[in-house]
Amino acid sequence: MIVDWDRRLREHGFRITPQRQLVLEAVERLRHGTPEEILVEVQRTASGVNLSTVYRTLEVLEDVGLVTHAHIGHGAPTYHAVDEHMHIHLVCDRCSKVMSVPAETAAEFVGGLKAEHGFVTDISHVSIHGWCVACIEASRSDLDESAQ
Amino acid sequence: MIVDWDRRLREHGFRITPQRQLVLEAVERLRHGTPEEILVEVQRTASGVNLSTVYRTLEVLEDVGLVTHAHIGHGAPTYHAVDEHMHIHLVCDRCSKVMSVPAETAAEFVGGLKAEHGFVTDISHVSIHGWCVACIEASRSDLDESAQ
DNA sequence: GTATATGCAAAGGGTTTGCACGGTT
DNA sequence: AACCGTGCAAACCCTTTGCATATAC
Repeated sequence: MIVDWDRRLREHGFRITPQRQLVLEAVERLRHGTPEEILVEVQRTASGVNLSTVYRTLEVLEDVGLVTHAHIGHGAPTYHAVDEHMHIHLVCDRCSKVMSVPAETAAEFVGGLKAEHGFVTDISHVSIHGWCVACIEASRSDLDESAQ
Repeated sequence: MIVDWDRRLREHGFRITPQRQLVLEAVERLRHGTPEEILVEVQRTASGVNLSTVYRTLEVLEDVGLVTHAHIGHGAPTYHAVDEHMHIHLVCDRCSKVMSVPAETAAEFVGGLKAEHGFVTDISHVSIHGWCVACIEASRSDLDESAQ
């Protein structure tokens, strides 16, 4: 469990509730989870918890900096606990597989955005779309029209 | 209008219809548009066109490489015509403003992903989240806890 | 003429909201 | 005791789908 998770909530004027603890624990256990998946995980120990509570709780936890989310694919967002290593999601638009690479991979890019545009990137929120190695090779037999 | 737009459709086995032409024109006119916004634009000249046709048409146009979309914010995706300069969206998570920067800004980053992970990035599909200059400065008076 | 595209309406995910009740402070 | 948080159900937005009709080829 993240140290001081309860203090962080209290400091921002939020209360400590079983649901908030359960949701945070669930997010940590699943390393990536949609609200729905988090609900299922929470319900393994507390079947009464409601989906809308999960949504509201995730919002609160994000507010106080205990979790973040990223938009992978077109569907529901994925939540993480913040103490995990910062990472970027590479989403394959062909096979939908997701791989994680360390946030530092983007250090120079992020530095450039800051220097040239004053834009401070929230790198863990980013999902990069494209094609993974496997799909690139699989499509070699087909047409030959992908570069960059 | 994109040159050979009709040929590109035909080559992929699609038919040329007024709706497809209208949607493509609308996407070009609005430089960024959600399906809903595109519908409104199309309906300025053809009020009978239906939302589901816009969705289906955008999918076809994307298939043949005439448009792309990116996920800005949490809501509907934004579509572009492909002949515009490739660009990346910087989305401010505080004021929701979106700025575009040339795709080349990410050239090194994208090159690294290719070299290290074999991942071929679709850069125009990417949205980078963070805080814009204005919001960074506006929050200077508040707490001081953002870096990277 | 035949297969594809369209319009319409209904269904489907994912998310938010109003309200009364229950729990934390 | 006061207020915040929760469960429940309904509403909401965005998108997809089934089907009959219309249209491009």
